[in-house]
Amino acid sequence: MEEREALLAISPASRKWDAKRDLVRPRQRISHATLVAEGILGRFALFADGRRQITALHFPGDMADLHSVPVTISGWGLTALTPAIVYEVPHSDLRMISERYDAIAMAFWRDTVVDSSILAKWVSVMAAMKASERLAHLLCEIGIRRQMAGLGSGTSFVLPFPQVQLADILGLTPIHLNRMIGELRALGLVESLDRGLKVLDHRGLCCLADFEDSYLLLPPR
Amino acid sequence: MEEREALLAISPASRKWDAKRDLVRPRQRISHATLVAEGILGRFALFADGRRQITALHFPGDMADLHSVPVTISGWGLTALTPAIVYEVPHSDLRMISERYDAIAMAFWRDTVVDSSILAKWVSVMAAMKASERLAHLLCEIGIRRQMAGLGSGTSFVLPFPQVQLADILGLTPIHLNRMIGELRALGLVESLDRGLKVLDHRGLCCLADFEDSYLLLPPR
DNA sequence: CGGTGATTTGATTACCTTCAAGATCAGTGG
DNA sequence: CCACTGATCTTGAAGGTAATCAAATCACCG
Repeated sequence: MEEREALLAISPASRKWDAKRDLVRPRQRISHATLVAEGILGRFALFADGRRQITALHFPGDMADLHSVPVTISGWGLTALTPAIVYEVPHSDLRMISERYDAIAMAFWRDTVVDSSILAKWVSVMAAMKASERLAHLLCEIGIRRQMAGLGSGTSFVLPFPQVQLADILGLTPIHLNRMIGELRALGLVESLDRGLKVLDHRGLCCLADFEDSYLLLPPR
Repeated sequence: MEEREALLAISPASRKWDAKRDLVRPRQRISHATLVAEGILGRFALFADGRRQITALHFPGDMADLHSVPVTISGWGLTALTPAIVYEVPHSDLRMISERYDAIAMAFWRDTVVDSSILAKWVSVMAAMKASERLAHLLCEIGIRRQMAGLGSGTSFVLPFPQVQLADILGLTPIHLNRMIGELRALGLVESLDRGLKVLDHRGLCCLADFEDSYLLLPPR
């Protein structure tokens, strides 16, 4: 395929980041999109009081910043939840390719739609579910997305970052999150590790969170 | 401009809806996008228990369903918060135009990015702010968006639908929302009407909600 | 072994939901 | 004209969820 070759021809620069580093700060102007190669990134917003709320996660294979192609000033930041390796793909290349190949333009647009669909789901999860269910829902989603990205089975996996980060994702205090993790642990659904969380029973979590994966817009199999 | 003419040439069918009607039900397959001409639409998700959470609002001039062009099965529903008139624009036309004119394809993509940015904001608002601030934040956003759409000054306006709907947007019980409206009323920021809410002091609401409009990605003036 | 960051526990308080009931208003039919 | 209905708005009280304040324990690292 011609399109595939054009994409591969970009051969962007790669870059390594330590955990807890910010790759992009809010309000920064950027000239490249970020393709995740290894690790987990979080998109975040900052509040006036300094609290940070993570609004989206990006796993290997995800384009974290495709938004920035049509809108070059990013309103959010990008942080490394784990040590990460990313490719920095220049906007100029992406714009050129998307103008040349309609199918790629549509694919990029589609990617933004998936992102938007996940955000819409999270608005409803945040608005309507209680802490333990939110946590379970997040773990379900991560399991499926890891599986789709070819990162293991998804039904049992380790989330290798501390509870404080999880709390920033779920909009909870670390203290309360800790208690909720305790509840799930008591049910045998998860296991806590030193600086991480291990999912033991994906099925059980899905049941608890009333999880339903259609919003991820997975390709039909 | 050639692009403008091509867009106008579509001349889609218009349709009227009563308040509280659902234009699109979740999981329905659709073949047209929805351009709002009059009224206010809400995008919503349904929960297993029947509760409905509104995740986005659409005002006159907005394309409510542009997502459905690259992804034809909609995971959400679309409801009329007020009586509304919409144009139904066939996907086929939109796809054709976006393939023919790169600038339009980019504009559509950009529109999806704006939508996504607003959703990301709402994730953080739902996660981190308390009820009265959420309400104030919503009113601030609506004010600015109305103004941008040329629907009056935005600093003082009427939201013409009952509190139950507002509660569905904010993820609150109508009872609690009512009390929060009472608080804002006591501060002289809003005034309640029969089946509506009147914003009196946009500035004051912005201050209360710590509102900052950059996430709306407004065109620079 | 002390220091630092992470996890866990306890007690108190603020926020929001739930359940219950009363008040107001528009429209309908007798 | 008036009683009736249904939707909306409002108020009260009780209970659950999560935040806050405070402190103890644990794991790793230099």
